[in-house]
Parts: sequence; C-alpha cells; structure tokens
Amino acid sequence: MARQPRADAVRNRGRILTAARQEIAERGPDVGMDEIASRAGVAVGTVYRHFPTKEALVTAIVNESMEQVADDSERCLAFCEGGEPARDQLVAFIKALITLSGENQAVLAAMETLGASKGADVAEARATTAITRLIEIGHESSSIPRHVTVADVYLLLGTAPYDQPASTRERWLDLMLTGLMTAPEERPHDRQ
Amino acid sequence: MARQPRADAVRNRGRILTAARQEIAERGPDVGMDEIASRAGVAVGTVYRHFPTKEALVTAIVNESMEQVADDSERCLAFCEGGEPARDQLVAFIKALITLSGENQAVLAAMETLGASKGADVAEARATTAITRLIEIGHESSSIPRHVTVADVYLLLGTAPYDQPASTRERWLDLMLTGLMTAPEERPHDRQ
DNA sequence: CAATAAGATGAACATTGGTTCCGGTTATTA
DNA sequence: TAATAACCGGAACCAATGTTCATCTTATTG
Repeated sequence: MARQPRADAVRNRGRILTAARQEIAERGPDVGMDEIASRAGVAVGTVYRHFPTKEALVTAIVNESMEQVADDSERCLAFCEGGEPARDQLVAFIKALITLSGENQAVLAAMETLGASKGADVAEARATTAITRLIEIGHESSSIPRHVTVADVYLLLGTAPYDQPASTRERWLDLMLTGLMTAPEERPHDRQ
Repeated sequence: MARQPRADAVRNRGRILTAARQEIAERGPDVGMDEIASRAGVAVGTVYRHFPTKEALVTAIVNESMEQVADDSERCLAFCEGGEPARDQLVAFIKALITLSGENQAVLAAMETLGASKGADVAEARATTAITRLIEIGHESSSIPRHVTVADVYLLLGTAPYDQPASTRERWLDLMLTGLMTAPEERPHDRQ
C-alpha cells in the first residue's frame, strides 16, 4: 500500500504556497526563489521538491488569483440576473479588479495575460463567459453601448497603470470608463 | 596640443549609435550589449570605450527619441498658434506618438518615464512646456475641456498597449481620447 | 524500536548579461 | 618613417538567479 505523505511535507507545502502568495502579491512574479524559500522558513531545495520549476510555482499562484477574478465575474453576473443594472455590475467588476491589481501583483500578472491565452485556462474561460453574458444583457437592456465587447474589458484591465498613485489610477479609470460607455456617434474628438 | 580623434574611432562611434538605435527600436532597451556590438560590427570592449556603461548608451538613444517627441510637440503648438484648432493638434500629437511607440520601443521607453523625472530632462521640459501651452489655448477657446492637464496626456501615453495588434491599439486610443475629451458632467457611467 | 523510504538541506553548478583588462593593432604626428 | 598614444578585440571576470545533487534527518510502518 502507498505510504501516506509525511506530515512535515504537507506542512511545508502549505508554507511555501502562502509565502509565495505573499511575496508575489507584494513584489511580483520576479521575486527570487530563495526569497520565497526563506520567507517560508525552508531551503530552496525543498521548494523544488514541491514544485518542479519556478514557473510552475508562479503559475499556481497566479491561477489562484485568476480564480478569484472568475468568482468576481460570476458574482456580478448573478447580481445582474437578480435585477441589478448590467452597466453597474460591469463597472463594479472593473473597479474592483483595478483596485485589486494595485494591491496584488499576482492579480496584475493575471490581468496582463488576459485574453492572450486562447481559452486554455479554465478560470479565464469562466470569466470570459460571465462577462460576455453580462455585456449581452447590458446590450439587450440598452444600458451598455452596443459596440462594447469582452475584448474591450480585457484591453482596459490589461493597461491599468499599476505603479501610479491612487489618484492617478482613479483618473485613468475615469477616462477609460467614459470611453467605454460612450457610443461612437457621440464622441467629441474628431475621428479620422 | 590635443590630438584630433582617430578616424576609425569616430566611425565606430557612429556605427555603435546606429546599431543601438536600431536594436533598441526593434527589441527594446533590454537587448544585450553583445548584440548591439555585433550589429555594429565591433567588439563589446569597443562599445565600452565609447560609452562607460550600458545605461549611458541606452539613455543616449532614448534621449534622442525624446528630442523627437519634443520637436513634435512644438510643431503642434506652432500649428495651433498659426490658427489650427487646439484640440486637433493635441489629438494629432497623441496619435502620432502612439503610432510611433508601436514601431520604436525607444519611444515607448521614453514615454513610460514621461512625467516621472521631475523636469530633469531638457527634452521632456520642452515637451511639457509646449503641451501645457497647447492645452491652455484649448481651454481658452473651449475646444479642450477645462479639466484636461498635461498629466492626463502623459498618463495616456504611458499606458498605451504597445504589444497589441494595430486594430486593438486604435480601439484603445479611441476609448482614451473619448474619455479625455468628455467633460465630467456629461459622463455616462455612474460616478461613485 | 529498527528499518527505510521520503524529505530537507545548502553548497555547488549552469547560465545569463554587464563589465574589465591586457596584448596586439593602427591612425596620427613629428 | 619612427614613435606613440589611442584604439580594438575578445577572453576572462563577476554578480545574480534558477536548478541540481550528495548527504544528512526524520516521520512512518511493521
């Protein structure tokens, strides 16, 4: 019969995961493996026992964040289907994510690749489905302009100025949301 | 009397500069020194004879780009003072820069630090002065909304999605310009 | 408690990229 | 043309980082 995993091993695995979560949230996916290891109170070799490569570890963490994003999107969709205006829910979703990305670089990293991976990631697929539906509802009820697509949302999320002060980030969000919610025919600037 | 610089030295200096220009334009400021050197048909040591450090070389190149940007801004201001609508000139300036940043990563690098260096750079100061004046004129003639500032322009330029296809970049620019040119009171999305 | 397989350790290794430096070369000047 | 100061080449150096491995430790099982 297969021996059950050693107690210290599962404990260490947990420590490594939380350490990586914190470290990546604070300093991004470029932290050294040794920093993660030392924060976990463990040697580098131990990290490599649990994760074959740095990429594997980082991916695991980033996927967790992506899962949260997917949860968020589905919650917003649920609210919307529960009667809340689609536009408000979309805006709320975007605002929440932008705020999060300023505090958690893992979320940021997840956002930067949004829409790039062709649906390979489960969580991203969930989010895409939910947001697509949300926008659809917005179209039907005319609370979201016809031309808005999921790609727009991803584009918006992917270009947030994460390393700027909060006031600047807010200003930026304001510009973007205004652009997003304005129909083409009422745009003030000359179109070429 | 001081000897005049050797002919091959000035020739090599030129080669290094053009190689660096091309390499940085195509692949960004992260290219290896050896790549620049080999493109210039020269050994690394020679590059270091002309530039004390990689940063010095990159800065030199990026400053060149910044100079172009400054030129652009002053030309737009001149047009404006010559009777062209301020808004059109501002939009033209932004559009040109966004296009350029997609083709020349040196311009992109310059844009990313825009507004960060506190006027230390001469070229940036020139651009800032010109754009500030341009916006001022736009305010007076009411062709640019009151709340628009240079900081807005820098924010916009600094978050352009450089690694996206042209159509996406255009869409993004459209969103941003709409946001920029829309006065606060006529924004469609809920303000919190 | 003894045997053992799994786990932990951390020094050593490999790679990458900036930087240095010494031996050989060459344009300039007298 | 000879003397020389500047220049060039590129191998070697160094620091940072991801990764491996031989050795020691320990939780589990019988």
